[in-house]
Amino acid sequence: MPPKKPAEPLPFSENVMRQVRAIPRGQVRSYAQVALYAGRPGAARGVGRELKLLPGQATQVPWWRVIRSDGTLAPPVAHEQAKRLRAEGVTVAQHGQVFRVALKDREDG
DNA sequence: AATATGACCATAC
DNA sequence: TGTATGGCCATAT
Repeated sequence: MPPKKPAEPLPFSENVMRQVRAIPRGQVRSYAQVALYAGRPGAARGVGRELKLLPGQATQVPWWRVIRSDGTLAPPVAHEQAKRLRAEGVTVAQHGQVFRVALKDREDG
């Protein structure tokens, strides 16, 4: 058989989708966190890029549970995102800021 | 193939 | 407290 490429981890996009789908309802995670758990620390930008490809409405991937590291929502989707988050019981300030309580996935905070 | 762009982040000043 | 810089990743030109 022809030489196959070495055991390469799952594609970045695959891992991203996997991680995002793994976010429990009512909880949020930052782009950086998703990137980190996807095996590409620092690739937060790639996460955002992947998510923006999603249909946005009829998708299984809960993209709205991914927010910025500082707790704010990305401008292009902030409105829809805030709406969906609130529907899950996540408190979103009028300014479009999610409390850090919802962001933390570590005991430290 | 190189450059520009974007739902980003951490650090430096 | 803001602005700048480098890193990261895929798409579009």
